[in-house]
Formats: sequence, C-alpha cells, structure tokens
Amino acid sequence: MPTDTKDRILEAAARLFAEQGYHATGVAGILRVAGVKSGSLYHFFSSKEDLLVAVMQRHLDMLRPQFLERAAAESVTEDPLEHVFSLLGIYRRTLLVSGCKLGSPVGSLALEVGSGIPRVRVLIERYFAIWVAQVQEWLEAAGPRLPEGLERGAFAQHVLAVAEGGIVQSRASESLDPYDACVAQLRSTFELLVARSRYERDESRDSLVGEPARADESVGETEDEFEWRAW
Amino acid sequence: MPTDTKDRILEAAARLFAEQGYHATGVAGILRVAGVKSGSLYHFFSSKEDLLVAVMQRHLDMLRPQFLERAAAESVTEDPLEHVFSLLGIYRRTLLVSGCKLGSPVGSLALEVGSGIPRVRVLIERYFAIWVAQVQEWLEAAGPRLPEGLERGAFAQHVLAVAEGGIVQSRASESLDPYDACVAQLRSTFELLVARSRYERDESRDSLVGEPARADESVGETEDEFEWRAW
Amino acid sequence: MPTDTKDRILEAAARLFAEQGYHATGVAGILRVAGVKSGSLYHFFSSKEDLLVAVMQRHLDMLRPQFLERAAAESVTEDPLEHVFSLLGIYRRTLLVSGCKLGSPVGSLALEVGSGIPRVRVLIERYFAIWVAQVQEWLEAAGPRLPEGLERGAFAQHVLAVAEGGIVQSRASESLDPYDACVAQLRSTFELLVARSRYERDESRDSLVGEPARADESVGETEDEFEWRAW
Amino acid sequence: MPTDTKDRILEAAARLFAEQGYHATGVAGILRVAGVKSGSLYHFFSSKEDLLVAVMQRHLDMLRPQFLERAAAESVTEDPLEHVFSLLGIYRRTLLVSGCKLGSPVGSLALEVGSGIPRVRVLIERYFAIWVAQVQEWLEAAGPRLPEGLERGAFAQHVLAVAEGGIVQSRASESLDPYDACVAQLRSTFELLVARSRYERDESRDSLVGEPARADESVGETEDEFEWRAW
DNA sequence: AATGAATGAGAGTTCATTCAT
DNA sequence: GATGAATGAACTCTCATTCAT
Repeated sequence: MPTDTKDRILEAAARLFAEQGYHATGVAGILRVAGVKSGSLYHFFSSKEDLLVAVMQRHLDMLRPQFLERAAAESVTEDPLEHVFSLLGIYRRTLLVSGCKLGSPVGSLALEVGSGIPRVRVLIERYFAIWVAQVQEWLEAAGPRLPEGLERGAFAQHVLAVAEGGIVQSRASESLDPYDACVAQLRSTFELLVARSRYERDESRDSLVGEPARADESVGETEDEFEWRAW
Repeated sequence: MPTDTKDRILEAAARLFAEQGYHATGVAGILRVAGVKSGSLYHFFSSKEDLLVAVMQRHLDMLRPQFLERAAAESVTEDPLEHVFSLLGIYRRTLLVSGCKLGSPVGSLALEVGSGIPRVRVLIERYFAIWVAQVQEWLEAAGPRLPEGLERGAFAQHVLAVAEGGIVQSRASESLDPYDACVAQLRSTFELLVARSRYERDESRDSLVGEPARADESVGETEDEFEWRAW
Repeated sequence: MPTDTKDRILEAAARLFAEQGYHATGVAGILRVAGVKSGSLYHFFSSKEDLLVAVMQRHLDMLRPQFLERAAAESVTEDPLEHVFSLLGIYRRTLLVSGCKLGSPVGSLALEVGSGIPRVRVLIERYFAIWVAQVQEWLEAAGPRLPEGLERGAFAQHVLAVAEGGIVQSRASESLDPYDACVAQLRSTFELLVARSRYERDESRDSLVGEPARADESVGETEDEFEWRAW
Repeated sequence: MPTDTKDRILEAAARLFAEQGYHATGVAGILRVAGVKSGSLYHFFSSKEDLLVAVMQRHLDMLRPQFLERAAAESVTEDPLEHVFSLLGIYRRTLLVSGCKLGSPVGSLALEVGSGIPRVRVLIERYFAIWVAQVQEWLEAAGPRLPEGLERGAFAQHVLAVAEGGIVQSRASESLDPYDACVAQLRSTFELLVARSRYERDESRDSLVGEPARADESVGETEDEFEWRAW
C-alpha cells in the first residue's frame, strides 16, 4: 500500500496556501501541519513552487467532483439554473465555516501568484475555463428560458465574477452579507432575464401565431418560474 | 522642510505590493525602487506591516479623487449610470497598461492579507464601503429609471463584485476579454433594469393616468436610454 | 543659564546602563528617557563609549558625596567601624528599592566592559581604589581595636568584595537574604577581630605592665564593643 | 550519529559570553568561533536567548565535576576547610591564565542578564545554591574546629561573596592582587574562627572536666592547625 | 521512503552615528 | 543648542533547499 505522505503534504500545502497565501506560507509550516520532515517533502516535490503547481493541479482535479458535480447533485431542483446557485452555495459554505477567512483558494492564488509563475497561471486559467464552461452548459440547458440574445459564455464569466468579487468583499468585511447581497442581485438578474425571455417569446409568438400559444404558456409559466430560495 | 522621502517609500511600496503582493515584496526591493536606505524607511515606518497600513491608508485617501471623482469627471455623459461604467473603465485601463498584471490593488490585498492583519482589513472594508456608497449614490441619482424594488446598496456591492471578479479572471488569463465580458453583462443588466423600470412605470401610469403622460414619456425615453458604448 | 540637557542625558544613561547594562542599552533608549534627540546627544558626547566614560566619571564624582561621606553622616554611631556598615547599608537600600534589580552600578560595569574599554577600566579601578581607601581610613581610625597584624588595606578590599559579592548573589536570587547574610558574616568577623585585638592587647599588657592597665580597660571595653545592629 | 556541532556552538558561546558578555557577543562571532553556519545554530537553538539558557545549563552541569569535585581532588590536604581554598584557587587560575579578563562566567552573567531573563536567573540562582551548599558541607565537615555558633550556610555565602567580589576587583585592576588579598583575608578569618573555636572549647572543657582533657588537646592541636599556604 | 543536520543567502530590523537646517 | 531625516553596517533570525545516512 502506498504511503499517504504525498497526499498529506499536498493537503497541508493546499490548506495553508488558502489560509495564508503562497508567499506567507513557509515550507516549515507545511512540514509541521503534514507531520513530515523536509527530506520527505523534497522527495516528492522538487521545490516549493513545484508543490504549488501540484496543489493547483489538485484543485483542478477536484473542481468537477467536489464543486461542479456536487453542485448539480445538491441542487434543490433539477433546474439547471438552480445548479448555478447551488454552486455559489458551496462557496458560501466555505465562507461560513471558516468565518469568512476562506473563500475561493484559486481566486486568491490567481491574484497572488498568477502573473508570477506561468505554470500556475495556466492552471488557474484552465480552472476558471472549466468552471465557466460548466455554468455555461447549465445556462444553455435552460434553453429558451433565457433570452436568445444572451451570450451564455460571457454570462457564465459574469457569474464567476460575482462569486469571486462577492468573496473578496465578504473576506474583507468578515461577514457573509456582501456575498449574499451579490448573489441575491445575481438571482434577481436571472429572474429578470427569464422574465424578459418569456416576454420576448410572447411578443414573437403573438405576432407569429397568436392566442393558441397561451395554452402552452401556462405550462411554460411553471417551467419559467425562478424564484428566490434561502440558502 | 518637508522631504519627499516618505512619499517615495509609500509610492514604491504601493507599487510593489500591487505588482507582487505584500509577502513577496522584500523591504530591500522597496528601498531600491524608492532610492532610499533601510534606516530611512524605519525612520518613518516602524515595520513592514506598518508600511502596509500606510499604503492602504493612501489607497483610501486616493479612492475619491483618483477613482470616484475622476470617474464622474471622465464620464462620457452626465448620466450617473454612465459614471458607474466610467469607474469600471478606470480599472480596465489599469489592466490594459499593465498587461493584465495589475488590477485592483485593494482587492489583491484583501485576499492576501485581509484576514491576517486586522488594521489592514478594517481599512479595506472602509475602502469598499466608500466605493459601494458612491456607486449607490449614482444609482439613486438615476431615480425612477431603475426599478423601484431594486436595492441600490446591494446592487452597488454587486457592481463591485463584478469589477473585482472580472479583474481576477483577466489577470488569470492575461487578457482583457473576461473583464470586458463581465462588464458587458453588467451593462446588459443595467439595460434590462432600465427597461423593466420603464415597463413598470408604463403599467402603473396606464392604470393611473393614461395618455397625457405619454407626452412626458417621450422626453423620458431619451433620458432612459442606456446603451452599450465601447471602452 | 546652562541647559540641563547634558545632565539629563548623563542621568538617563547612568540609569539605563545600571539597569540593563551598557551593551543592552541602545542610544535610542537613552534619548527617549532623557527626552532628547540624537543630535543633542552627539553634541555633548562624541560616541556612546564616550558617554559611558562620562557616566563612569560621574559615578566617580559622586562616590564621595553620595556614598562615602553620606555613609559616615548616616552612621548610627561615631564609631568608624560602624561607618563601614553604614556604607554597606546604602547598597542594601539600593537593592531594596529596586527589588534587587540594582546593586552597584560600577561593579556591573566592571564585569561587563571593564576589560574591553581601557578608559573605563581605569576609572573603575580608581573608583574601587577610593572606596577601599576610605574604608581603610575608617579601619585605621579604629586604631588598636583591630589587631595590629591586620592589613587595613587588604581588609578594606575584602570588605568591598563582600559587598560586591553579596550584591551578585542577591540580584541572582532576587532576595536581600544573601546580601544580609554576607554582611552579617562580615560583622561577625569584625567582632572576632575586635575581640582578638583586645585579647592580644590584654596578653601583651599583662606581660608588660600588669594590673593598673585594668582600669583603662574597663573604659576600653566600652569602646571595643561592636555588636550587631539591624539594618 | 551524534555530531559535535551542538557542543561546538555551546562551547563557543560559553567562551564568548564569558569574555565579552552576552549582549556584546554577536551570533556571527559565535558562528565564526564554532565554525558553523547560522542555519545550524538555529537548528539546535531557537534563539540567542535560548542558547544562553543552554550555556547556563552547561555551566550548571559542569559546576560539580569541574569545580567542586575537582577542588576537593586537587586540595593539598584532606582538610575540608582547605577544599574551600582549593576551590578559590581554581578561580584564581582562571584569572591568571586569562590575564584577569575571565573570572566567574556565572557571576558576570548574573549581573548582566540575571534580572532580565527569568529562565537564566533561575539557573544562576541554582548554580550559586549548589556552590554554597558544597562549601557549607565542607564547613560542616570541619565539625567543632569552627565555632559552634557559626552559621555554616551563611558563612558559605560569605565565601562565595569574597570570591565573586575579589574577581570583580581583579578584573577591574587587571591584577591578581585584589583577589589574592581578599582570599588572604578570608583565610585569616578562617584561622581566627578556628582559634576562637579552640578557645571556646578550651574554656568549656576547663570548666567541665579539667586537666585530663589536655592530653586529647595535644592531638587536637594538630588537627586544628590551619595555616596560610601559597597558591 | 524517510530522517534531520547542515547550508548560506536573504529576511526584516536596529544600531550608532552624521549632518543640513 | 537643538532638531530629526538620513545613513549603511550589523544585528538576529528564517528561508528554501541539500544530502549523508
């Protein structure tokens, strides 16, 4: 059976990098938390920077199972739009349990070391790309409930921005309020979009077919519903 | 006679903290950039952390003149809603001229040292509060052009989130695209809100008064206009 | 009127050197205590070492008025032997009021910088010489009450040794007990010496003259008395 | 495999602290003397102060084998009173070989850092206590040769005082003379005490028994002898 | 795989001192 | 006489890393 030393190091490093940042975290601290001696660390990783890359790769590996898929699984409804907020809820939980000390580890690393270590930057870019792609997929799955003109990809980026930006504010104020407010506004935007989409479809339907469409709409109404849900 | 040494140190520190982060910046680097010897730095600041506090205070002092007031002054129209995007444009310029290495210095500090140094965290919190308050003011100045039900304060936080979150993505991808996409979506949301407000007002007006109001509305139409403008 | 700045500096330095030692005392600390800026200090003293020399000279200047003459003045009797213990009592008071943190400033300097700074060592040597000379004088003033064979100078050095050595122990144990015990033993030795001297004189008187001397002795008995007195 | 690095550091530090004092000794100097790099020192000792504690502990560990037991072993006679002077002779040798630059390392530390670093002060206190206890034991082993009324413990403290105080003076004058004079006076006191004790015993014996005791006394005379011996 | 002693460059900071005002 | 900004060497200590075992 292979030892778990490497994992323990990775886990310790991931935790400390998230808590304190990369540069503020000393190798000694990682060794202490991992319960490992320096020789062991350098047996698995050739440098602290290398360890950071591995940590970032680990974040990447865990993005889908721990965040994206889990968000869908934990979502209160099958509605793909709801999945988006389920995902945002996962970040909320991280803020909550850490007393707003921890938010998105990757976002923090992006700002701290993104532009300094190319290998890491590329992984972060990929991480965000996957995140955005998944949200985009959910948005697309919502089909006509969102306005035809809405660029799903750009809007997914916007969603990520709200999440990261909300986290920044909540960490700064040590309160969930800003994050909640930001997400609430995002939800309102979703409602607005859904309403607009229905309105647009109504209009086009009106001009195209007319009253008979009304029957369908009553069904559509239900599907289109998108309302506020407490965390 | 006042010397500029202290300012040179502050400026150098602010720049390096923004470029590399607080922990990755050595005192030696600050001294080199400021063209000052170590003794001088410690004549004015009792520690590196103290210097950080002073830098953060400087950001706070410059927030209004350099960002908020300038955004209003540089705004392409007198429309307060446009001021918001003028402000977002300032951050865009920072990204642009730095090759997406620099975004919002305060956002970066918030994530890197926010939770570690209370004195700094408080200043960051205040910084965001002022930022948000100004945007909220602009939103309120837009009066009925935004929906009555829109919480101006929460929406201002949302605007800040989009900015900070867009910056995170643009720094990670070393491209303005994510930032632009995020801001574009935000603008769409503004348009949506303005449209919704007009719609709501139409409906109530219809029920309340009727045609005479239409005359006013034609003027209002112009005011309500809120369309995309290239950076 | 000349300013007292120089004196304030000297006093501050003397106090801090005594409390913390020479090397542990920073110029900054002296400036703070003296309420003076660095330029002023270097206006009067060319270096920290120079300041030490001046402090040591001050100790030398104050030795007679503040210690030796005061000891005689404060002595409970006119007995010169008692003056010795009056002097030791002054050091006791210093220990007492300082919680055994301060003893003999010069003794401490002797051990810390004596062998390193010749100018200072010479002053310390002179200081001890004057101290010893005074005690020797008192011992000589006791005349035949002390044994003829007792070397007054060497014994005075011994007295100084007991004082300094007692202080060392009391500072180490943060208690007056060791100092008191040492001085008590010294007093016993004095009693022993006085007794021995009387005995010797008795013997020689017996062999030389005889009974008539007894009359004088009854007076001498009183003079010879030398008993323990509480502090 | 145990390396000698730690010991080399301890030895170097002990030597330099004794020669120059704690504060005047730089870590760099210790490293140079020990032939070690800074990282190594901090591998074994967490700080300079910690190193001082270890040095002091080492003094404590070496007190018995290197000073107390050796004093007894090197003593010119089996007479326990002579052991006391054998011990004082060890300090004399230290003064001699160092040109009066070195005396009692612990005494110096007591004055320099005693009251500043509690951990060190406690060790110094214990050091003196053991020293005194051993001398007290020797004094007690002398049995009735010393006066019944003599407090052995207090007198042992007095002996230590004479040693430390003699060292202070010899270091200040860069001459063995003061130390020798102090020890000589102490020896005279011993002789006085022994004589007094014999006298007291004679008196009590006279009053109790009478002439027959004289036979024993001739033997006692030899035992009681306590005379000056050159170093 | 793992240990922990050893490295030495560099960290942040304090130091005594200088000097123009 | 006094100020306090400026200096730069030296300080204690931490850093990421290496390597013999």
